[in-house]
Amino acid sequence: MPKETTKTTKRKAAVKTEKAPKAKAKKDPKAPKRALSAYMFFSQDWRERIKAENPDAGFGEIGKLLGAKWKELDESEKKPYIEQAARDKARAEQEKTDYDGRKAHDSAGSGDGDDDDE
DNA sequence: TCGGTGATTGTTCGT
DNA sequence: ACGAACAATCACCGA
Repeated sequence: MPKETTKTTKRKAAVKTEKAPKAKAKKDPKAPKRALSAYMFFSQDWRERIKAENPDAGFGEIGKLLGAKWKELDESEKKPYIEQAARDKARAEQEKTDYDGRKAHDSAGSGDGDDDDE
């Protein structure tokens, strides 16, 4: 069993999706960001459907509705979304590949876009 | 070698 | 502008 995140992976702790172009303290300077999640693609395709069947549903309702439907779907239903997630994963993979490769050359300060606020 | 941790991603809606 | 439930993820690093 996948150790439920009982208390680990304290979700919603730091919060903030980084919308403000202001300072930030993370580990990697250019963090190539990870890949999206199947839920991301799933919501992109379902968000309209949810609202279509729940025009009265607000954020809280839709959110729960989405999650509920997501779990209702069969693996075959999620498959397409998972595939998209897998696709994005490859994207992120290359991202880091370049990110890792770029710094690998060690540009020691090379002006090249040096992280931080931009 | 193995584990778990944290970081991230996107939606909606409101004020 | 951002925040918050909803869910997946899964690459990363260290010991």
